[in-house]
Amino acid sequence: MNSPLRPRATGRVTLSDVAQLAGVSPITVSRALRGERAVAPDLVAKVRAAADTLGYVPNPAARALASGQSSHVAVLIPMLSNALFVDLLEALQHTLRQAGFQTLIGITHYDPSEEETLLREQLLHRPAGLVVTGLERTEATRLLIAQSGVPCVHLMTTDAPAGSHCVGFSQRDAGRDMARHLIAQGYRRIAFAAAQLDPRTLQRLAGWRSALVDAGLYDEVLEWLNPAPSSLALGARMFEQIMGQTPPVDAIFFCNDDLAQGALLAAMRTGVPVPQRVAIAGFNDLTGSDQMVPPLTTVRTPRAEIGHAAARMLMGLMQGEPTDSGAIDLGYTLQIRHST
Amino acid sequence: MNSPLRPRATGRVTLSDVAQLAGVSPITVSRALRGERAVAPDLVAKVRAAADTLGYVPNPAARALASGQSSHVAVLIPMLSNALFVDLLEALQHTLRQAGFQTLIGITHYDPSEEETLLREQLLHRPAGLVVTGLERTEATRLLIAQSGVPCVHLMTTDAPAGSHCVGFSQRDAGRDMARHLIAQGYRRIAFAAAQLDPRTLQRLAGWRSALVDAGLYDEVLEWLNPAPSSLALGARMFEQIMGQTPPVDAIFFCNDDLAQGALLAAMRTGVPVPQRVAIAGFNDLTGSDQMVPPLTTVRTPRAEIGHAAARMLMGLMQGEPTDSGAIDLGYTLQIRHST
DNA sequence: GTGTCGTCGGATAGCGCTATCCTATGAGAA
DNA sequence: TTCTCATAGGATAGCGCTATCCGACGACAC
Repeated sequence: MNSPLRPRATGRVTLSDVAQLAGVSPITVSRALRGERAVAPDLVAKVRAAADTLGYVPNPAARALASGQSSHVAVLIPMLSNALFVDLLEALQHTLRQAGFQTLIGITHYDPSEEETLLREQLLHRPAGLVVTGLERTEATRLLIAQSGVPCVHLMTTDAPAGSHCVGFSQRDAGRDMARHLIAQGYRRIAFAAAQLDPRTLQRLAGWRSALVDAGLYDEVLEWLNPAPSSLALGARMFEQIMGQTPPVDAIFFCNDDLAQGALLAAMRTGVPVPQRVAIAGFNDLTGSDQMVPPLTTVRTPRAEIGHAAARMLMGLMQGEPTDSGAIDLGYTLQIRHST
Repeated sequence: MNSPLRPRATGRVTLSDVAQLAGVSPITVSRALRGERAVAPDLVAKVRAAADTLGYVPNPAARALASGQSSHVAVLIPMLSNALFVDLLEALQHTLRQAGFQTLIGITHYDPSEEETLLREQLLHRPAGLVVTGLERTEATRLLIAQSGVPCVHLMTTDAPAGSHCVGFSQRDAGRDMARHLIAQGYRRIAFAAAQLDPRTLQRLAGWRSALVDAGLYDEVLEWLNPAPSSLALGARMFEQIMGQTPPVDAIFFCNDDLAQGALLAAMRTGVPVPQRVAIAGFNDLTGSDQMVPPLTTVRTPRAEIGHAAARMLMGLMQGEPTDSGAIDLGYTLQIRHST
């Protein structure tokens, strides 16, 4: 009934089965199906037909073992509950999938040691490529990446050390520009409120600080830093704390739209008029920020574009392209709405 | 300097290298490292030491090829921009990772044909397990799952057909109970507003409908169904439409917190008092719903628990446990706040 | 005609691991 | 003592594919 030559134990259709049906050698089937090297058109057709008839699907494990290349790309991001990373991920996955790559997602929870653990696990699978968030990580993680030889792209940053590759924008400049906007609007006591305190947040803080220093408006009591994870509730709590400060603050720049949205809701609850009594600005332009009352002024960041660009860059590296462009800066735009 | 016996082309440390250093055969190393069969304790120690010295890591492709088992679990969910699925996914991944499984995520965008494509791709990789959302899919997809022989768990539903396994709660009952709550509160013209119109939404609709029919309050003009994806902006738009209806609606049950939150913001913008003029209820109890003004009444769904339970169930199936429990019902709770 | 290529199919030998069978050893029973 | 039989290590043979080398054959130039 079955292949008389070599009945496989597993019962799955293999390359040899296809080869037998097509009347060619296994290696020809392999080449025909992969489009590798030249194979005569009529043979290709015969092989295709045989493969279709048998419902042949290649075994990726065997392929990976024989070729030394897996079709996985490992992606390490801090959080999925932050819409920012969801957008990034969807774009990455979309582009990589079209090229036949599988995306393996690891969630670090903003924890460098967690990232190291995840990376070790992922590296076992010899991914074809690696995408990580930001540049700050443990020395061991850095070494692992370097020694693995796996092409790697860093997301959400632009200051790549020599030999590394990244796609993002300048968090610092974005923080500075928003602060400048608030200063230009006439605000004089502009607080900076941040949660999570990941490296990107701190870069925004540095940008804000430089703008305030330049304008002679800097006061360290204006910095409100909370290491807890970002959330609407935390934004509300921070808003109430900040509003208690004297002399009063007249604008608050939140490092994230989550916080800013929570603050707007808290303002509404407590009857604080925004932007009359206090202006509120956020960061990232997450969904819903335009729906707030009043609509939230924020920094629109090109998440999807960063994801696509990173995927393309990684695919270039995986194909061994010359490593010319170390960093791609996709910029950002101030999204001025009614909350400032 | 290096292994004189068999210098590998790839230059990676293999089982044989460890075996040589430890002075045992490769198969003993394999057994010692996996804890498979009995190996003398001193040999295990020697092997461990040799592996550590060389920095040996097993090659999963070789392992998968030799054993016929991969360590991947494919998870197909509709969307990551819905926090519901993020919570589900994090829980799944957390539990599966501890058991050494890798999670491969596919996003279907609520599209059955997209799901079919993704499933085909995933099955190429011979996943050890499969997690899918809901029960409704193309006939081809159903067949693929059945024929693949890969253990499969269905999320977010409880009415499993014979032989299949699911973890969730009754969407219909939840919809009915929220409607009953609104009726008990004295509301008489209770609209149901839904977007996306995926199967689970429609089950909630059916629940709502049955409660209204039972109470003699059903009127088909109270059904507002919009196939567009759920979002705050859409919720706001639907709210405005519904408020234009005569005779006026006195409560709106949104199928999702996104929509309900958008409606609350729209109510605030247009000065409609909630719940005095109109009550608003949502579904899922997403983050932020408790922060709204007024706080949103909604249905709290046990996402994390569903994820954990599904992972455990799947691991049981993968180990060939007897398929006793077809469905796990984790229930839901009405979260009554001030918007009703 | 003869030599030189370029083209295309196949044979062979792994990739790195595990399943399976086999053998040496020693404990315990008859 | 002799015969089981459980225990623990090893030899062997793949898993299903691809890299690599080889050879047959035809085209083309001289």
